[in-house]
Amino acid sequence: MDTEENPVVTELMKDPCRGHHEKSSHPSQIKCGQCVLKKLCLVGDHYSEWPTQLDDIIIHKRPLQKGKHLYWQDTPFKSIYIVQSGGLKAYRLSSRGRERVLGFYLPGEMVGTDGLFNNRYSNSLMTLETTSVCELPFQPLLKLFEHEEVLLRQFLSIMCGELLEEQQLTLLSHKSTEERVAAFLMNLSARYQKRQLSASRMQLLMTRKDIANYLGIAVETISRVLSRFQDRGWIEINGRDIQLRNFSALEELLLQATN
Amino acid sequence: MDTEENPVVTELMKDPCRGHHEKSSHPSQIKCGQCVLKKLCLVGDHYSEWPTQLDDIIIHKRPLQKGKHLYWQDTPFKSIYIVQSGGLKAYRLSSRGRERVLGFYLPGEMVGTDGLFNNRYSNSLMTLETTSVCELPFQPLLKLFEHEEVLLRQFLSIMCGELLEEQQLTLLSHKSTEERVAAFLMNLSARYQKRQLSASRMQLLMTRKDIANYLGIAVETISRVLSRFQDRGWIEINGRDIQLRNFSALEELLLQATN
DNA sequence: CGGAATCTTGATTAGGTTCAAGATGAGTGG
DNA sequence: CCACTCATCTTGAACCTAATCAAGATTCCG
Repeated sequence: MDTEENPVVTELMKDPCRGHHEKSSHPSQIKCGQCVLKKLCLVGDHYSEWPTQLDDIIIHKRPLQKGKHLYWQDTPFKSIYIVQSGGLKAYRLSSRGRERVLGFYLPGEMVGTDGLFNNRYSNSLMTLETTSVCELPFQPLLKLFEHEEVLLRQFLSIMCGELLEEQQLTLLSHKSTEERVAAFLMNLSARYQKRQLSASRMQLLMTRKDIANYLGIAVETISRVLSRFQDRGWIEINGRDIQLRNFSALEELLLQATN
Repeated sequence: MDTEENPVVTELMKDPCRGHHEKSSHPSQIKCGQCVLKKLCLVGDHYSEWPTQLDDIIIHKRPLQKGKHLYWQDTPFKSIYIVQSGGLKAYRLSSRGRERVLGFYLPGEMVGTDGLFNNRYSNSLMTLETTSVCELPFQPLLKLFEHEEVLLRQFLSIMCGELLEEQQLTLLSHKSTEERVAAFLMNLSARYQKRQLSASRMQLLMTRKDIANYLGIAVETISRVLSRFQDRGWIEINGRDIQLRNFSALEELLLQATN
């Protein structure tokens, strides 16, 4: 697989994101009550049950440009974040400097729980385009949990969902490359749909290399499989613009071996 | 891969484990304060901080024989469990009846969190030998969390640990079969050691088939890789009795590609 | 506009699955 | 307790999928 070394340490030093962590809110902030994403995120269907408590602890930071980091692996855990717009990739750099992509995050999704294990983030989170997040400092959130059992329950449910998602992913190692790519596309599509976006037309934020790294297959294979899918009329690709044309064929492919 | 169909439905009907769920405690119950596993499990290092509350909600059920189920996938979520002795495997049956092994659990480890997503267990848990568990009904536990922030924190940390563990596993799909098997052995060894057991000599509870299914490789390959490791003097195998002879060689193998 | 990164396609090669068959071990009933 | 049977485990040979190596096409960005 890829062998390029990633000069983390030096980049870490000059990350322009650092120093921007001022407490003052970003002007374009929205209250949870007005946010179109509220039903998807930690807020869930129960907003009325904790009217303003969440708004009180949320920090709206200024949007991060593409390629900036929300946090770095091994730095102290402080906050949970919810993606408001844009998108991120989670990855880890090994001791030898190899990058392993661990996941992609869309608006409404929660990141930062990887810091709960030993109070240090275990992954790095990088934006794939200009991205806004809601920051939830964890200590105040924990206090909120004491009196808001439903909120805690929602939080646990999301964490459990991540775990199950990850288990699904683990099953990718049982699958052929076609199945993996199909699984990736269907997963993204379902998540787009949840966000009221088109389930069939997607603008991928990540490079083929990121996808390849994530799925554990070679970049060339990604290209080949996508081309094959297109030849069969299952999808239509134009760079990172992908249209799903035949859901049942993709679905069928998944059921064959996953299930 | 394996294609045998698993007759779940019928087995589910006659599972002798069912009907044993009486509330009355099992005679051989131990208080958390005396339990040798307390530092490993949810109790953690802070036992003195919630003296008897946990003991009050824990249900000690009678030991389950080998091959019995702690719970079945898709049944209502009720409790978290902590393994006290023995061992379990988590698996899921697909709609087509194919079994996918998702993990193995040793004494001190927590199972049941897969039920937190939608209040139904998403996996099935089967004992690999005679096994005792501590049952923690979730509602009372949630109540405990309200006043015991440290306990909640510990719970979240364990869940996060599972997630990270799972991410490591996902990375297996990037690895060669030798690396996967080495990772499996080293992981087990580390977990044995945590339990004050020998890190070098292990009595595997699971079959080669379970391991193969878990790692996503063929049974034959497992055999071949283990034999190769033995030929190199790295391990010694006698059926399910495995002795690790050369930790650094195995470690080196992991670092090569994982990192 | 030019250079670099990204993406696609082709040819070769290596690693792992599959198929096949024998060996070992565990569980069952006489 | 032994014989029998079935499941588990090991080893070999052929095949096939996906990685690697290589080169051209396209896109992105300064």
